Amino acid sequence: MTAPGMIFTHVDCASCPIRHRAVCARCDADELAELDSIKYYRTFEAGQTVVWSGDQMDFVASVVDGIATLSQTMEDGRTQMVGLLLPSDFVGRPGREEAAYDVTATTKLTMCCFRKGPFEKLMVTTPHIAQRLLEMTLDELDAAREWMLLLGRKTAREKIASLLSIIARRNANINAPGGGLPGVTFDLPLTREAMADYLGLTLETVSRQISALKKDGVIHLEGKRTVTIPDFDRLLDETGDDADGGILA
Amino acid sequence: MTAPGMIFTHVDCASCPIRHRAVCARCDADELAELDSIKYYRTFEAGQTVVWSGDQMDFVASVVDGIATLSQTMEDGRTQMVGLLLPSDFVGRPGREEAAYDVTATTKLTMCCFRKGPFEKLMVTTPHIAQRLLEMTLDELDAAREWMLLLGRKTAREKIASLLSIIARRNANINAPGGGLPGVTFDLPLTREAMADYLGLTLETVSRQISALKKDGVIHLEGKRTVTIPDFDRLLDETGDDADGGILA
DNA sequence: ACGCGACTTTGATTGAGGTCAAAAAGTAAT
DNA sequence: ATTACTTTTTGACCTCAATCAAAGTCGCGT
Repeated sequence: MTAPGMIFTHVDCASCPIRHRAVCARCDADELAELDSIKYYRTFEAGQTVVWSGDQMDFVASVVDGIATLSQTMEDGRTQMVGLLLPSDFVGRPGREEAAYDVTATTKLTMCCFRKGPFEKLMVTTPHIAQRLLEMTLDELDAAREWMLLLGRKTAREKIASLLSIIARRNANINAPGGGLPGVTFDLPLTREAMADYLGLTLETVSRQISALKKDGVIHLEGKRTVTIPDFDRLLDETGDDADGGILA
Repeated sequence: MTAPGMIFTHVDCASCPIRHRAVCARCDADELAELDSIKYYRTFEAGQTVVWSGDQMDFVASVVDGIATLSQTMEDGRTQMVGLLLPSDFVGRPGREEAAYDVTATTKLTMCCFRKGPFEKLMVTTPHIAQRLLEMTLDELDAAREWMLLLGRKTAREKIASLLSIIARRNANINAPGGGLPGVTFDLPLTREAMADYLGLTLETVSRQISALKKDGVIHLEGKRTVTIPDFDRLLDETGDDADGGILA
């Protein structure tokens, strides 16, 4: 996952967008050293909570390895996932003291953290960090709005198909033609319940719709978590999106 | 709506966040002149479309007066509103050629536009514009995520109550106690259909839920568009949010 | 291998909100 | 005022997904 065109060869934080995209792209050794000095790694086990909504959060971070979720919970326990953090995604809001969402590791998770105070100072003195962060935030906003369309207007089947196609796009290994099943295979990094929380459904409905897609031959399952998509276009037809697959592509 | 602490007295674009929040806060006359030179105003009638998703969009802009909506449409016509632009809100994405959403004026609308090329150049040379834009984008992201919770998990009644409380907070005139009905009165700037598109409902359901809230005394209606909220806390109880009213407050 | 807990599937039933249809109220032009 | 059009309300019915319930699978530690 090394960024093309990267010049520093001693970079050890392979998925960190601050270094790769914002810093390394400009190749300023001083900045790199500054970032290094405020950087530290944290790891979490699957199921562990990184921060609770409302907690003090004295760092910003980017995901190096593993998957985390952002979610909001209502008083009565209804919860909605509002973001999925994959490697290279950024979390935390410069200028805000308290976490706005629950952040939970769904797999073993490694994050590259930056202490917030120093990071904010660095943002002021290093303009292209803010510019890179703006780009990333705009991408997230687009993704959130795409998700609003899904939550507000798609059927359960379309929601599942959309989620599968997004995970596939971000995670998939395309099988060499002729070796095993043709198509795209990947592991679902989420439980049925987490998928339900993401899609605004119940876990039973998720399970039913996955079964239905399997019965209809749109997907194949090995075990509960390993999915093969024999014909990606067929899956895309089920998403309700237009041909190009939407903003998240 | 003049920002407190603003120093320039000759500012004529009263609701423009780029000038008020990003530029005026730093008080740099040169920047102000530069922004002025790439700035122009456009007005639209209620119902007019500002841009269609996919169109070339050679400007960024902020809303000076009136209300606009951002929406996404599926092939088969299902549409979901993904943002509501009130005065001082920013629209347009630096670094992107094509509009990602349909932008529609729902009332008479005045926008303060900046040509995109020059604006982007200005962003590079004027760091705090990017920083201010980052702040605004992060706010929008929070709002979008709050809306994801609404779309995914709230009941129709809670959705209506949430929308009313948001519009009330942004638009309301608090009546002097003793004069007329106590409470908060405002005009709905949206048709039932637009509300439905925002809330992921049908217009019939919107109408029914508004009628129900009226019957239950949570709101009063004069005509179809003028709403009075006799007891704001009562309305908040109906939103499903916790007491402080959530992120959008 | 066994048992336990977590996760998943499937079935039966219910209900909130969608759909279709028609009437009522509001708005604007002649 | 009358007409024509748009917006809103209300009614009857239906459907999709939620809910309640039970059984089946998987993974893991002893």
